[in-house]
Amino acid sequence: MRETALRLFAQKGYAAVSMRAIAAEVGVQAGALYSYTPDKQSLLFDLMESHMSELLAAGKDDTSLPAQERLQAFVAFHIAFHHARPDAVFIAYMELRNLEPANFARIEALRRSYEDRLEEILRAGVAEGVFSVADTKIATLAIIAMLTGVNTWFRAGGRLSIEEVTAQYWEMVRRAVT
Amino acid sequence: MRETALRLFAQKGYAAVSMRAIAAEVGVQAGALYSYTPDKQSLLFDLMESHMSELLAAGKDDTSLPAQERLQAFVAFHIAFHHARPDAVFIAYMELRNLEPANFARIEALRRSYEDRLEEILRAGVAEGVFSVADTKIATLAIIAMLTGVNTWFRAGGRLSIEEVTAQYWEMVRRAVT
DNA sequence: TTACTTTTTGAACGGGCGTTCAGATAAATG
DNA sequence: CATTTATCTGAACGCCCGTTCAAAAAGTAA
Repeated sequence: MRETALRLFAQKGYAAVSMRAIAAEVGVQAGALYSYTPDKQSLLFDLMESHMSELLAAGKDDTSLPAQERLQAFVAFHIAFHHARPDAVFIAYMELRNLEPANFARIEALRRSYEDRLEEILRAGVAEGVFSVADTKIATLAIIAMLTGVNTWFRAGGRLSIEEVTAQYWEMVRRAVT
Repeated sequence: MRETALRLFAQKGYAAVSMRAIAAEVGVQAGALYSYTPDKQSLLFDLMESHMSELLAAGKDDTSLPAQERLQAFVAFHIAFHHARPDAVFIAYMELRNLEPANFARIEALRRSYEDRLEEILRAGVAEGVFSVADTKIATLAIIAMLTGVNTWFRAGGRLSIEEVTAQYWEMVRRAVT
């Protein structure tokens, strides 16, 4: 059910997908879904929360490394992780407005803590003297927006491999902060 | 009606806003809206098409200038234009999936022609020898994603003015392509 | 097999949806 | 002023919504 809901929410949007539509794809009647989720809102929240938790759990950061290496690892991880889950990524920032305030606040907190990881790397680089960034918060948001943008256009089997794309984004990020 | 629809679509999403809700904010009954739009879908399309046309009409590019100046002007224009119309910007890339295929194709064509303008600047810079960009298409998409990202977090009255933000984004873009 | 638990069905509830349209109302025109 | 045109109302149409729940079905354990 969660897989189906993820795919349909990403394709058509939360508001445009009915519980009956999810149930039909799963092969049951709508009522059966309520054995697995208390309601539609919780289903959306659970999908987003799982995604953000996986993101935070999967991202490793070795603070003993030089900032430049940490940043390169972050860029590669961000692109690879998001590339592997386009539906979850799409939902996690397109359906924020469909979350009830309390749920929204929890997802936002997870997102902020992910942003903080990148900002910490940038600050470390500034402290080391290898990065030159006027405002680490702005640079953080700019870099994340740029990297997440890959998901909006990249399709496997296109002109470039994901590795080539990653290399070029890393080059742009490296220059932007150096 | 168009102003109200723009605001509500941006706030709650196309699918979650009913014609009755738009009518109520305007101060009429739902049926009255159909004197101004043939249907809800056309209303969405018209809003998006107006936005994209304004974007293309407003963006000036003096091809006689050096590429670096053209790029700086593009960055400043993009941030300023998008900053002035957060609702239209939001809709123009969040509600694409709610467009019928024919309407989607038309909006995408407008978007592509905007991207082409930036790519042309990058190519000119490469030809001049002032820019170093491995793939101008990727750089185009990366820069636009980064710049558009400003709208997701910038709020007037915050820590930084829009001019300061623009200056910092320009610095990052300049470094990324130089 | 029997007894028990879990899951699913299918119908129902109250409500909202986009859209249409005859008739009422308002605005513009001569 | 009367007449034409533009606009709006209010009800209706058929349909889909999220959710609930008794009854039926399927699964599990002894």
